[in-house]
Amino acid sequence: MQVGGALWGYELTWTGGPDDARLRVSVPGTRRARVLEAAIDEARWICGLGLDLEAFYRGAAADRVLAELTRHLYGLRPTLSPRPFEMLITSVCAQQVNLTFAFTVRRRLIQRFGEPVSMRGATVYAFPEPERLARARVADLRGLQFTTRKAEYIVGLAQSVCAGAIDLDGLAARPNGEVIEALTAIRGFGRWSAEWFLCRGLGRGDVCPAGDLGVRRAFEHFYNRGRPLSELAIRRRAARWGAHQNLALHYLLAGQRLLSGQRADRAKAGGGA
DNA sequence: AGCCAGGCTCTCG
DNA sequence: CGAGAGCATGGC
Repeated sequence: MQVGGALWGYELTWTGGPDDARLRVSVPGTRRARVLEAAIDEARWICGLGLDLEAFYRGAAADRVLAELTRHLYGLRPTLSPRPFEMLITSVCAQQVNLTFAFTVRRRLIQRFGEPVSMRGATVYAFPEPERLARARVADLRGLQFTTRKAEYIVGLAQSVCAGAIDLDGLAARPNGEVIEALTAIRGFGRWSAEWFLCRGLGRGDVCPAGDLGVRRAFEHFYNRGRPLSELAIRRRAARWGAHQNLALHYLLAGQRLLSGQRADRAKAGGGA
């Protein structure tokens, strides 16, 4: 986290259950109010505390699938990205590759180009600023196992931001359609990236990245007995949830993970024949 | 070994 | 426009 040009590491700790949950934020090494308040603000944002779960649950009761999932996942909130640049670079990492690999190359990028910050004797890294990645070479990023294309997207975005050609911070004040239009005009960023940006970068509720592979699988599983669904069909169904599409699809995705976890457990228990 | 992975760009009809 | 090829790599 950056406050007045200085970097601070912070820790988050959850205590209590879904109904009396408390989030504790600590910033080792300072008691300055300005820093602590910034950490609290960022923590609230990252953990999605501003999202209206109660309103979502009221609407979800009318949907057979969501009614079931919200019982199992009561209290779950999507994680939001602290900064627009970080969100966009992260989505480049996840384009077209499995998520395990996506997080691996993202971690390499952060450790290679991010600023180290020591905290309680350990070293954590701030996500790289545009200024740093604008100076990065495509060859260096290739060494981290980015494809040439993705390396170009990353450096290109960073350079555009530094040149003032794109105002990422200004996107928060603009309607969905304009945000999608602005982002898809940037090389390397299509509708998928723009819609996830709205969901996880800006916390917009009335968006559904229907082209996403995981979203599509979740809709097909829960609403079509595992048979294919067109992107349009998914958009139409999601549109009925109005301002709660973002929350709804996060519950669907989390529901899928619960099920695949159960399948893995069963396989482990039944294996050995 | 070969198919798949939380896409995007470019080209061509 | 809509469809299709190419990208380039790790995971399983």
